Amino acid sequence: MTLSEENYLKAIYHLGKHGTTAVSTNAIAEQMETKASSVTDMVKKLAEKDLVNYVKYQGVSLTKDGKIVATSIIRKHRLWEVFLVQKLNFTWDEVHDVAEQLEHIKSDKLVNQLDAFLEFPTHDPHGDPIPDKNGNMVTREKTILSKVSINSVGVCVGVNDSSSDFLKYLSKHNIALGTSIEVVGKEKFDDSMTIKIEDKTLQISKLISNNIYIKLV
Amino acid sequence: MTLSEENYLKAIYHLGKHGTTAVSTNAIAEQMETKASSVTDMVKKLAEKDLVNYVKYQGVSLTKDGKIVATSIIRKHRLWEVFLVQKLNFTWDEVHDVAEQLEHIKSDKLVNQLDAFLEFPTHDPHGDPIPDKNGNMVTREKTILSKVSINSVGVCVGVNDSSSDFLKYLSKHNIALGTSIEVVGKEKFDDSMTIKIEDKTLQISKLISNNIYIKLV
DNA sequence: ACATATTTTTAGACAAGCCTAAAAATATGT
DNA sequence: ACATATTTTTAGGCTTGTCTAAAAATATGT
Ligand SMILES: [Mn+2]
Ligand SMILES: [Mn+2]
Ligand SMILES: [Mn+2]
Ligand SMILES: [Mn+2]
Repeated sequence: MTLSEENYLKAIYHLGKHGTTAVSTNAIAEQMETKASSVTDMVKKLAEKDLVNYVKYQGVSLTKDGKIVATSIIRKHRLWEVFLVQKLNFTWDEVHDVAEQLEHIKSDKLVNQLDAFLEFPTHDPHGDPIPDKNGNMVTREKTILSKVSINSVGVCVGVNDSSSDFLKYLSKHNIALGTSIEVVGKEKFDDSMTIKIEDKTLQISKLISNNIYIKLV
Repeated sequence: MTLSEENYLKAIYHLGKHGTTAVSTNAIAEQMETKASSVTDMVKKLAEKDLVNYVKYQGVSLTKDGKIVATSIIRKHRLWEVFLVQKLNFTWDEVHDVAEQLEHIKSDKLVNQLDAFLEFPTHDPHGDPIPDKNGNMVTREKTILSKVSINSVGVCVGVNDSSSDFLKYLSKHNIALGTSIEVVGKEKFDDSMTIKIEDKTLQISKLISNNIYIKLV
């Protein structure tokens, strides 16, 4: 498994829900910030190794083996993110790029001991589930904030966009995992929302509410 | 800095004491388990970047910049080794290969926070000094066990060979950093030694005694 | 000193992973 | 249905880091 192969498998996993639905060459190219022709080359190589199902012009999905590899990379990525936040005082907007590097370190003992050291966390700093040793992960109930009705109250349990810019925006407005959010207004015209966080009201656009997951209380 | 460039700089550093004395193409090739022609290619590239001093046929040494890079890689390598032993319950013979991967992770914040998390260790699990943020490291007084006279007593403070096989041999005979060693016999013929460790005597060959550092008490 | 051995460099090739440009296949609109 | 747009693949090329084989430089022994 090269670093590049691992990144392709991860991209395919994220694009088609758990890599099960076929994803297009262009979608992969965009996600990986590369060209479609490069994707075609790599996808052939992965198909050769039985890591993806590939039919010319029909898109790509992960095989059982491909899913195992992708899941193990994601497990490592998320465990390292937990480590960085909990042990090394990183903020949730700082961890992703470093985890992108750390996820490729190869050592079963390392990842399993890290898991134990962190006391077997089930979710990463962005609320995403961490696969266990066997690739299984818990699915936590969550709703997209933009979809809930007025007067709903919930707790932030995750984000859809983990970009540094978005996470910094949330931090600036005191929104973190566990923050209680109440919907006090919805604007039909532009789908903007007024929410209340610790007695402070905040006006948020649809783009924001579309990227926050809450658990209704 | 590519992974390969970093490994060449590290090799040059280790071969000529701190990279200051010129080392031969063949020596680098052997250390890196590659061919001399590959070394020549890479050395040209590093010279172009002003990381090494290179005169055709006359060997290679590190420039100031090259030394800074090499030292920072070694700092990361040794900090990660401490982390693996102290936090993840690795033994000293298990850490090197994983540290070889981890040393290439690029993040100043990561290495400095790791350093703080480990409470600024000065030496790694093999007794080797860890460069600080500025590249400085303490030099600890040490003597090669093979060189000390009969009836000397010392404490193990390091090893010259960090191979898994050698470290496992030491562990098997209860030799670790901090272990007290007394020289109770020396054999002129083959330079073998009889040493006493916690009231047990052990016969060791010159190859063994040549790879153990002690601090005389 | 000079013939021979060793070391180092050069020349040319190859795989991985990427690119651009062109061709082929598929999707879309009327 | 069929012309046009879009997507995907193919063809050919580039860079990095490696290799083998041959040439050049240096070291060594008598
Ligand atoms: Mn991430
Ligand atoms: Mn995450
Ligand atoms: Mn090591
Ligand atoms: Mn070490």
